[in-house]
Amino acid sequence: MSTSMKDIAEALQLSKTTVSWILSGKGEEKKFSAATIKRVIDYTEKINYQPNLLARSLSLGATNTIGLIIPFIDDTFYAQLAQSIEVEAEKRNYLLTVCSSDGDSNHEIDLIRTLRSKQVDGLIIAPTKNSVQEIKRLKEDKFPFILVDRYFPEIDTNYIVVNNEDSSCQLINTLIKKRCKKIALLTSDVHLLVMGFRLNGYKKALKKAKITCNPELILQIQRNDYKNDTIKQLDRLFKKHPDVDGFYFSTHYLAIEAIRYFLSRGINYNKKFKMACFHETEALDILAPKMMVARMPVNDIGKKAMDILQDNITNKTTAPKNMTLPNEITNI
Amino acid sequence: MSTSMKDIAEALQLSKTTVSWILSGKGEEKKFSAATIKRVIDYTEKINYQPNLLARSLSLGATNTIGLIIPFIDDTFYAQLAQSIEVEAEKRNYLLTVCSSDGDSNHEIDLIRTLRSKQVDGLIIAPTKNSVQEIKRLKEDKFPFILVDRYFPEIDTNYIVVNNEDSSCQLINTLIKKRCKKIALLTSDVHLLVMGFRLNGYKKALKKAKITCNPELILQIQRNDYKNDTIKQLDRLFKKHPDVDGFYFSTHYLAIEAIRYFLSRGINYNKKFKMACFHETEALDILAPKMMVARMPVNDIGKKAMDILQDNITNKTTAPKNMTLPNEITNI
DNA sequence: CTGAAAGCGCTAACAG
DNA sequence: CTGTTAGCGCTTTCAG
Repeated sequence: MSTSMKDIAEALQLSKTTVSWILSGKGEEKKFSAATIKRVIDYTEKINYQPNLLARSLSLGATNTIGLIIPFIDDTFYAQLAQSIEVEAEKRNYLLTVCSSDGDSNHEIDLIRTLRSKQVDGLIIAPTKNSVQEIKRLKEDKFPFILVDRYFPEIDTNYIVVNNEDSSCQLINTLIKKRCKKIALLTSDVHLLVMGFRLNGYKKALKKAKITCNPELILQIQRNDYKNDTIKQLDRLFKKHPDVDGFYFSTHYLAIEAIRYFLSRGINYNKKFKMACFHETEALDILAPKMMVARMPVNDIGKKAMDILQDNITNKTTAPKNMTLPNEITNI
Repeated sequence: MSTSMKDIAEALQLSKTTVSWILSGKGEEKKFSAATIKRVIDYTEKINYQPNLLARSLSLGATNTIGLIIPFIDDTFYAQLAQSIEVEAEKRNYLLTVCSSDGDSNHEIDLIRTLRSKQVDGLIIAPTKNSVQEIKRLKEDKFPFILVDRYFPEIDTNYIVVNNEDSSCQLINTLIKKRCKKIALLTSDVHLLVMGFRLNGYKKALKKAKITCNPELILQIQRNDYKNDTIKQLDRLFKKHPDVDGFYFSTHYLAIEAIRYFLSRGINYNKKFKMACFHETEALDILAPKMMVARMPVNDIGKKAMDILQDNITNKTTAPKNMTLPNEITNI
């Protein structure tokens, strides 16, 4: 096994305590002789001593680790979010451990339990759907955590989301200003709450412009077979409504998939349609240079999430805080 | 604080030992009365007892956790790799903690140390460049680890890479078969070793086809300013060599960037050039449907890496194992 | 069938 | 200025 403080103490003929104090940087303060300090430091450097953080954490009751649970690590949005949170965590001297739930709530619940058992100091969760119970438990146990990207209206917790409805509404407004009369919406059957907000925004904008909302223009794509389903539903759409003049994609991969479809059918989509999309993704700007997008404030989310979480960790009894951040609505 | 085994023991008027045995599933084996077992199980379920894994690990000397260090979590390739390793780790009952080094070797070294200190059972590392020393130390200390995507020729370690040179050579061959005479190479100044192999493959293929390798066709793009540098270098290339008829992108983001350039200059690249690329990325198939790609065997890498690592964990003294996996060379 | 006690490696109050 | 000691929560040997 690796050397422990005890070994060091023995080798140097000192007590564990002395070594401990010195190594934790309180040598001066405790007025150890400079000689002793140097001896300890030199020795530990020589043998490249690495403290056992397990023992340290057990003793201190804190691990300086926070856990991040996201549905899919290979979704660009979540990957960027993870990246930004990692940076923020580091600034605050936390190690971030990123886990992905695969969009499966059982897995998510497992991860929450495991990470708690491993005594992480706090949790940042982009929850799937059916994990409400476990989240409630976190709250009951006053365990520090914050939800991101999605929240549960029925529980009062820390959370950070974006203004889905509003941004959605703004996006549609821009399409309407460009004289769209018949805007199709591609949405998904996951993240129902979020997708619901985006749908509401769509409806709201139409209403304000006095355009009747035609349910046939709303395509709900099945996530588990979204490639085929996109094709199927778009085919049907164009048969019944060859005169659609706008598209709103409520999430990035649906935009890509639709473009794939347009190209396969030889449709000159950039010319024929005005389009808008929530999120963006690599190369979308190349494929659809005129696309309007609601950009996710990834870095803001990361920073604010860590702020709130850290506050919650040091002060376990503060009232839940939540924020609804705006999206930047812009030409891609 | 949360309830511990001691609390349970007290509440149930049993000893810690009894509770521990029963909770670790050895109740039957140790012949505790069914009644006692039931009492313990029921109680722990009722209060939703979660053991302190820190203490457990400290005692057992294993954390059932493995650490993954990748340069960038928001690079699609590494994100996919992380995803695949996570799945494999889970199958083997390990928790995976993913950390990203930002391509900074100091950060990487920090992460290696922290994760070791946290007593992870093993490490999977996609190393940057200057971390050789720390890797050597891992080896010296017989700490279980495996390198992926890149290795250090000077140290004999576990590693899994792909056959960069060979795949590169094959890619160029396909271009040559399509009658390319003047193939430009876009490469990067990071991952020099890997890029070197790919460059070698390029040269080798040209040589075999008796095409003289013109250094002016090899563009080494600066990673830290790759968007601008791509533009600059491609402009220069086209000025001097307006007759290039093929492009080989030694990594995915350079392909995207070049396409961005082509479009900005109004070049009908799909028609004008034959192209090949290492890795692929979302939407590349849409942008360049005829692109030849060397696909990364992400799932294989994940599976094999976990196999070798696990073997190394249970059997700390086995000789280093390494594998060079082939890429699937295919039309996108 | 059950319990006492030592130990994992580190921290920190307390004593000198 | 330095050492003794108890304790963090769990496992496991050994004794009864």
